[in-house]
Parts: sequence; C-alpha cells; structure tokens
Amino acid sequence: MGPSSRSFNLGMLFIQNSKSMETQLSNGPTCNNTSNGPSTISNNCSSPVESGSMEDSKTNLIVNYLPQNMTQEELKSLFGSIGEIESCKLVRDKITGQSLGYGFVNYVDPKDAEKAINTLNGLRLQTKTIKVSYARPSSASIRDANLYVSGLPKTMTQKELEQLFSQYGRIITSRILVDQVTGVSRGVGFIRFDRRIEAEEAIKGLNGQKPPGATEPITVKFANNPSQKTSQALLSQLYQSPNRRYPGPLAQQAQRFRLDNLLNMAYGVKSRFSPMAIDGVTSLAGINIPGHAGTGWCIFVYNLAPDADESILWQMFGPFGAVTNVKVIRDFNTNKCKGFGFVTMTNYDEAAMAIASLNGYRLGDRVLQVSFKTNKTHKA
DNA sequence: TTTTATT
Repeated sequence: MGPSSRSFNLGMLFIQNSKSMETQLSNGPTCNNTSNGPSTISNNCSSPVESGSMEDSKTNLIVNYLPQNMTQEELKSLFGSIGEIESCKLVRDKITGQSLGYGFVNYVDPKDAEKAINTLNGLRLQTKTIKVSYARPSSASIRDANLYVSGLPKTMTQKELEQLFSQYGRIITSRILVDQVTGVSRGVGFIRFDRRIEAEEAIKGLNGQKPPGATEPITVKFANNPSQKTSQALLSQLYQSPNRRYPGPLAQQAQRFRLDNLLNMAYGVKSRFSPMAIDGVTSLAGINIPGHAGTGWCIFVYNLAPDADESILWQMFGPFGAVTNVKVIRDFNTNKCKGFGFVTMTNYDEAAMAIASLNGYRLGDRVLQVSFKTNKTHKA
C-alpha cells in the first residue's frame, strides 16, 4: 500500500486543522462555532459591547464536548501543550465519578488562553468535536438555565429556533436533535440561556405557544439535569458498553482485524483486541512488545517539520481514540523540532488504527513514518 | 422523544 492511498480518512481532520491554524493569526478571541456540535449564533465570546464586564477572566476556559473517557490528566496534557496551566479540572458526576463531558482550564498567561481557543476549539477527539471558550464567572444565576423544547415544526432550523428564543435573553447554546439515520429534525431541541431568569421568562412566554407559521404549540420546560438521573439510569449508563466507541467505516474495521491478527500471530497471542492479554505475556515472559510502555502504547512519529508542535499531533491522533500524551522532540538550543515526536494512546486497537492510517501520510511536503516505538538501544 | 455548559 503506497503512502498516497493512506490519507483517505483524514480529509475532515485537516479541513479543521487549517481552520484553527489560520485563525491563530487573526485578531482577538474568535467565535468559532463547531460544525457538528451544538452551536449558537450569539456565542459567549466576550465582545466589548456585549459583556463589558471587567470581571471576566481572560485566563479561564471552559471546555465542552469532551469524549466520555477522557481523563483530567489527558485534558491537562492536551491544553498544557499550549502553555503553562495554573489549574485544570474535569467535572465529574458526584455519585458515579463519570465525566460530565466538560472541564475547566485556567492558564497563567491570558495569551495562552487565547491561543488555546484559536488552536483547540473545534478539535476532533474520537467522536466529539470539542468546544473551547472563555468561562463565564461562576455564579448561581447562570445555573439551571437550560431549556428542553419539544413539539417544534420539523422544518424549523437551529437559527430559527434561536430567533424565537433570543427575545428572552442571551443564548449560550442551542441544538435541535435529529434522527441519526435520516438527519431529519426530531422536533426536539435545547436552548441554554446565559441566566436562569431568562430561561424562566422564555418558558412563560413560549410554552404552549405556536411559533410563527406552526400548526402545533410547543412545549418549553427546564431540561433534565444530567446529575439528577435515577440510580437505575446511572447504573445502566455505567454498564452500557463503556469501551465501545468510534467503530469507523467498514474498511477501517477490516484493516483493524488484519492488524490485530498480525500482531497476535507475531507474539503468539490468541485473544484478539486484548491489551491486557498482551500485557500479561509481556510481564510473564519479559518479551518486548513494540510501543507498549505499561501506561499505554507509545507511537513514534518521524519526519515532522522543524516548526511542528504538539497540537498537530493531537489533531492527527485524537480522532482515532484515547490519547494520553503527545511530545514533540526539540533541539535544546534552537527549540525547533528535531523531526520526530511521540504519541501515547491507551488502547491497542486504536493505536494500531492510527498507525495504519497515518503511516505514510503526507503532512505538508513531508511523508510521515508512524509506527509503534521500538526499544532502540545504542549500539556498543 | 432529554444533549452532557459553570468548578
């Protein structure tokens, strides 16, 4: 298989990449709406006219739509690649400890916060497109401001939904749920207002009302709070295939099987997809498994450009699965990339998929070599 | 017919 045939699944990744990289040079914080996540026309980006509050932090970010399995350490690793972090917190359910899919990153330097927005907002990680924006000052008035709207006309767009609700306040996010197969609206949506009182007014004004041109009235009420699930729902969530994610196109699955079989044959391991089984063999027999570093699977990336940085590694490998760490190796004096770097991924099959897809990938005018890291020892 | 946005 030639290098050129391997870039098949990276189109979206780099459309995205070029966007975030280019906006880095533009002026000030940008209001990037992600293409496939919930978004809003009136985003919570600070504008001098709109917010004017001198209290708004310019270092503290809220990160939304994180993959369910992403840990706080991984969050810190990702955002730490931009600049020095003062603090970092992944928000978890108080009872189950499960990630709620969002977190906070507070930088030391406001310029790094701005850079993180420009570089990482819209980054694809597994099945998610993360959103990075300035955190509003925490206060009780902004909590429980999320509305559940049902009975919407199937033809209503997100923009029209926002237009309907915007008369009641500042909208932070909006979303219309669609059928996963057909993509058609389910007539159900969400509106998150900046403040709870705005949400209350919207309920008073719109619940039971017919939107312009609609034949049926809509229902507007406060959305269920994820942390208020019944214990049953929590349990079922805990046990529903936690490791099943990002199956990808059929071709990728087939390729994954081939790779697994190859590795299994090479090391005499029969149980497929089982890093633990391989790990067991490693520790029992002391065999050196390429890339296996105990905490994950270390991947060697060769032929990076001198100006390559960590974010490019996140952007390349993030979509394939859980990435715990990335590192660009730099020259001590020039601080330029020495042409290679490392990526650590948690799961073997995802790492193998990333290698299969990215080895031979053309990045700019360079063809990358991607493989499991080998334990190279200096020749005597 | 309920997505994971305020520590």
